[in-house]
Amino acid sequence: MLTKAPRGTKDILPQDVYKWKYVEELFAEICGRFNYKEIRTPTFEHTELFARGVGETTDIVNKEMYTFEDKGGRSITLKPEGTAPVVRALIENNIYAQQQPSKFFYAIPAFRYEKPQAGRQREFHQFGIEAFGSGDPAMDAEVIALAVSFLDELGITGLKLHINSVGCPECRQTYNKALREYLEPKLPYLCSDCKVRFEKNPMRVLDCKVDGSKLSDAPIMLDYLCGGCRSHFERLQEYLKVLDIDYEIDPKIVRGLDYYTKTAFEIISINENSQGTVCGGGRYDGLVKECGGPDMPGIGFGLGIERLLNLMEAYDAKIPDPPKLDVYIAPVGEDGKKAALSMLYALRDIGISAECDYLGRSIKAQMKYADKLDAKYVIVIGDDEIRNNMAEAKKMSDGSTVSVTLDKSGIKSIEDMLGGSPND
RNA sequence: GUGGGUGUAGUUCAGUUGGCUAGAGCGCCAGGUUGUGGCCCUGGAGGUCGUGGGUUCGAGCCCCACUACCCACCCCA
Repeated sequence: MLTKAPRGTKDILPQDVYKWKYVEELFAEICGRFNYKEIRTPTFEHTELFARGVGETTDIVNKEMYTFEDKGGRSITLKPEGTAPVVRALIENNIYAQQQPSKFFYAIPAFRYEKPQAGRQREFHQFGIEAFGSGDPAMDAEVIALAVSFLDELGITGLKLHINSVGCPECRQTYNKALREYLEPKLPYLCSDCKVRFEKNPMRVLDCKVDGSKLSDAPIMLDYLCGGCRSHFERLQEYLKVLDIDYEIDPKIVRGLDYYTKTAFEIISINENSQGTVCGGGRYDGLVKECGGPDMPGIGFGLGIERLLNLMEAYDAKIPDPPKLDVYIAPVGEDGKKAALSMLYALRDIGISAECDYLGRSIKAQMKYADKLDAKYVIVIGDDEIRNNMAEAKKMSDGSTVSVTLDKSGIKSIEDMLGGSPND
């Protein structure tokens, strides 16, 4: 226990962190282009926010939340998703009263108590964006376009965009009625889970892997959309075509969170059959009001970073190499060590990455070490070098050497050598 | 929550129908030029065989329980 990270959590080690930074920076850059501003919300919130915002009937609220009581007797929950906290911040900071729309992006850890498996952890990370204040389907298109651009620029292929409309509370009521009428006579033949779903949220029955195939002639939400929702969905598709974004209408997308209205979408990997969803989102026009704010529309998505990195691995997407060590200095003897330290810090001071030996290793061992560090240059400093005020800088890629002095002009010439060939 | 699979050095794995001091590759450390990497050679360190019980003269191997990890379902990122 002592030496084991908790179930469903993972260390992100230095050999992987550069990949995370790469996707984080690209995401922030693209969000900037789309004029989304970064927002940072707390890692935990009052439990009530999620119970209310995410919805009492969802799996997340029912069985997946990391909830505990703090020392003040408050019920606290580690955030299981990113939207509700941003909605809370929007309301608490009166952002809704400023000019609209308000557009945010974030990168957060999220926590759900689930059984871990491929592409699923208890602590995972997601990018997200939220756009408030506009009910325009062009905003839906923008949110989708941002996700598509991001994945595209990362070089991930083999993804598919699925869209659907889950309607608004009014047309959903009509639909649920029709669906229940359709399902009622079939109820005895459905699995036990579906019998529960029939009561709570009949749309979920269509999602059932066991019985779904038997229900291919079931009424679908799209046929029951009210005029407003129908035209919203049609205009979204027109905008997606304008933006040249391929999509597929998938009436099965329901989204597990209760707050979704109208547009629901997922970006899924076509190869992976399990945990294929890398990005999921949709419109949530009733959420801000539900959380105690004004009646304000919103739309956003969540994009799983672990799943994203897995996909990049699978599709062999290119990630720039992390920077190499510029210079390794190998001291010999105590005097050499002092001279080495002096040069080491002189280099570091002017922005050159440099390392030396702290284990008293032999030259040979230090060379091996420098090789493993992937250093660009190695400089050995011992009594001879000190006597001559001159050392050899060995270029590790080809073994060639250049003489440098142990003073300021030597530092300068090292800087010039590195400047001339940034990534040799 | 349900189901399946797997736990042997740092790591990837061998380990025969139960039988002497549990092995290999890679990695790590040292040496092969008293000061120069990659290749090669030699040597070395490193294992409560997941944990606890049971069967047996004897268990890494068989049985039970627990636990961890992996995978699938549900659901989702």
